[in-house]
Amino acid sequence: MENFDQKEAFRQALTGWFNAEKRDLPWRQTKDPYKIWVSEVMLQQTRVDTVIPYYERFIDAFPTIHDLANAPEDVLLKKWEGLGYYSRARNLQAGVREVVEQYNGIVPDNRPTISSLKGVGPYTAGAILSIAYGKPEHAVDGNVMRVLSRILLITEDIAKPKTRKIFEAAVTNLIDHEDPSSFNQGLMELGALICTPTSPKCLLCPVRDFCQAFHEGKERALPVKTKAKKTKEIQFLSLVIQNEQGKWLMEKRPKGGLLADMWQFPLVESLTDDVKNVYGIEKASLFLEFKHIFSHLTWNIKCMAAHSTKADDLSENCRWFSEEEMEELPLPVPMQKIKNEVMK
DNA sequence: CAAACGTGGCT
DNA sequence: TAGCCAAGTTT
Repeated sequence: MENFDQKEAFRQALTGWFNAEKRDLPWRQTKDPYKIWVSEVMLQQTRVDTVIPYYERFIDAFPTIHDLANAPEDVLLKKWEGLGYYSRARNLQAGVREVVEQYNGIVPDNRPTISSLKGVGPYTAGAILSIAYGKPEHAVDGNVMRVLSRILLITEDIAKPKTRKIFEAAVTNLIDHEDPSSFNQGLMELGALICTPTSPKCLLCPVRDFCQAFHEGKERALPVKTKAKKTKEIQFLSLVIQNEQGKWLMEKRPKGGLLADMWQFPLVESLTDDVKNVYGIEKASLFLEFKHIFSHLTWNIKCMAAHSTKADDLSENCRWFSEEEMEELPLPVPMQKIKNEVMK
């Protein structure tokens, strides 16, 4: 794919296929940069099928950039509940507020400015610029690296951060200036539907004639990617504590780190006398035991139910919630599991 | 740069 | 089952 004619034929094959075969996804019915932005953030490390219902509920709740800018954080997080990577939601709102305050509500249309927004990295910047504004900017995600590693026989380890630059340069070289949106999305759609990780459907591929890996029978050996290491396991005891008014005790997690600043049923290492004193409980009974696997660690959770004689808040990061208030509280999935068991 | 950061589906 | 994977960003 050195000469102009080859590149042009590749672009035509890719964008032609994309426009004929693309899936009908909710965020493909708009060019509103705000809505494209929301979809791109939700799609980070998250499957299309998972995102669809979240996207629709989110846009219903916050139809414009101003609606999201004005939303209370707990309302925002309730819409994000269960999607994971909750800093994405907070960063998105921070970025949106910056656009409203600094740019009159207009999402920037150039890479340096849009990249300065919270939560907008090199991929998301390129995606918004190309899809919403039609700019010929690279948008390199995992799909693009897999697809291009095969087409161009690039054997660099895609797990290494610096490797992304190689693919960005490749896209910049190849991109269709007539339709950058279809080109970038076509690369990703191809990765999602045809050029899949384990069993690529090369016989259905619209660009197999351009694919060096297919030509050499090496498509299954690419991309090169070093293995992730195993997750560590941690044991916790979760305390489900109800007071005499029937309210539940919830605790705010630390500002940084895992599930930052999210509410949880108080989490301790074990049921010591000290713990009993702090929470005003005497006896507690085991009612649930489960495992929750995060990307880099595993929680083994034992859940014990207890009653407390205390009615006032027990500390700065603890509060009692009525059953109705519990419904409004955004909870991470392991805490939802406990809540569902308790409330049923 | 390596590691942290959620969750669910697939093999 | 255990591991890998999915439209990445931040620190």
